Amino acid sequence: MVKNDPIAKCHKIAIATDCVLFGPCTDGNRVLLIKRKNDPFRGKWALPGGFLESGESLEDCSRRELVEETGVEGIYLKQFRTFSEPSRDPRGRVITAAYFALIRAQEHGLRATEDADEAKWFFLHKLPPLAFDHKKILEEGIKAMRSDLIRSSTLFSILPARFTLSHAQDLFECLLDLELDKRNFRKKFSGFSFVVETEETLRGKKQRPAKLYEFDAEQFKEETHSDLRLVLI
Amino acid sequence: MVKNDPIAKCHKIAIATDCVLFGPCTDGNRVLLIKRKNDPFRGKWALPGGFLESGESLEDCSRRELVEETGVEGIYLKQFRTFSEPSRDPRGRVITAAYFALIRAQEHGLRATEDADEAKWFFLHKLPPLAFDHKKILEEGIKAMRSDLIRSSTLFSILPARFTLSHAQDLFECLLDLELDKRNFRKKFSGFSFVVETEETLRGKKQRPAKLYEFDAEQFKEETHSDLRLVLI
DNA sequence: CCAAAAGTGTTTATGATACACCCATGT
DNA sequence: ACATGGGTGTATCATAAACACTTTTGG
Repeated sequence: MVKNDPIAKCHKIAIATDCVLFGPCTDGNRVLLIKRKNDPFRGKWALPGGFLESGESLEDCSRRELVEETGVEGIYLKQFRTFSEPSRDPRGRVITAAYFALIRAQEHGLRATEDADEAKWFFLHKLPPLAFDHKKILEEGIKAMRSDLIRSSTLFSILPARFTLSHAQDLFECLLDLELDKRNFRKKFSGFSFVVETEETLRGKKQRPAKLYEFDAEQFKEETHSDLRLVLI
Repeated sequence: MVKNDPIAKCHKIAIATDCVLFGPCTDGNRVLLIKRKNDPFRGKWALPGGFLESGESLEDCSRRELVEETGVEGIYLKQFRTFSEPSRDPRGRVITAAYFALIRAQEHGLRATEDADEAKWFFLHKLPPLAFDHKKILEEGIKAMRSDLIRSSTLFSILPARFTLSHAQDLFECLLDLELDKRNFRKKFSGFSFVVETEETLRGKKQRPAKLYEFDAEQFKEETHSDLRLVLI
């Protein structure tokens, strides 16, 4: 146990997580960035993230950092890649596990905290220059999120428990940055066995009330054991 | 730079890589496992892998370990997830970045080395019990490999530079563990703009010679910028 | 001439796309 | 009555799936 102990001889490497946090909204999709308070890259925009603490998993870390830096919690969070270029951080060796996360549009309330001077939402096509290799991480995060979205039940995790077909379509279009035909979307989406109509309706201001639907997770599992096929488009 | 230096205060964490190495062959797909020489789990089968050395990236590490433990090099290698449960290694905190790799069937020659008593190919449906959390890693590796295979040009990276349609189909079927109709496969596959017929043929022992095809990587890039759709099935 | 793998086309079914109007409500 | 978003069906086109025999070579 003493000889050949990898922990004892481990190098000085810091482990971090970074998170690409998406805030889809009716006027477009946004990502959350924070302005760095400390060197290196002081004053530059960066992805929220931070260092792993002893005894916590990467996912715990990612979730914790997000809360600390933005006040956001309880959302869909998924690891997509670990970045390890030896030169990616000027302070020394830092390996970062990258996550993407999705939050509901209404929860955009943010707080600035100890770790971040400022946290701000940026439209995906109006991004500022980023610190470290965060541009690359962000780009890969977008791809990972979209790829996940169309093949899994991610969409339902950020829809409310009961949603209208328009909710679903708006969110889907926003995250993928595309437009879909209303009739075709509704036909296909409501046709899924795991999208179930309820008796309830949602009454808008001055418009026809919309039927509310629910997601049936059990049904989804049964239908998608193959996992080789696209689910939503 | 001194205050708040994450490298200085980094915890004792070892970073490793593990690799799910696939060796597809006409009689079925296999994965490479090594028998552990040291504790913990001495004598148990495990994925090839090892600890990150100073100054190397995770990919370098994964590639190096594979050569050291199996003698195999120069193959398709892709990171798919990092495992970080605090209790996953009884020696202490070890975070591992998992890769999958694919090699050409003819290169199955292996060597046993310093690090591994024995390296052996196992059919995917006849796996022994594995050390650590390697069962989970392997399962996720299979999924990641298959998901990658049908959406990217991975297949071409393990086909020879010139291949017959039957080569391609056999390999594809083996990796995905399914059977496809010959005519439909050939129609679709040879119809891709990035699969180009050559003048050359391959002469078998006592059979009709087969046309050889090549992969056109440039063409592939042009055709698949959307990257939302399945490519091969 | 036999064995072995290469090669080939058509029909059917299914899913994708394109497209425009009426409906129910609140003000 | 009107403004707002909710809701619906059909025709066309493209792709997927099913299916069996002939061809070319080496031995």
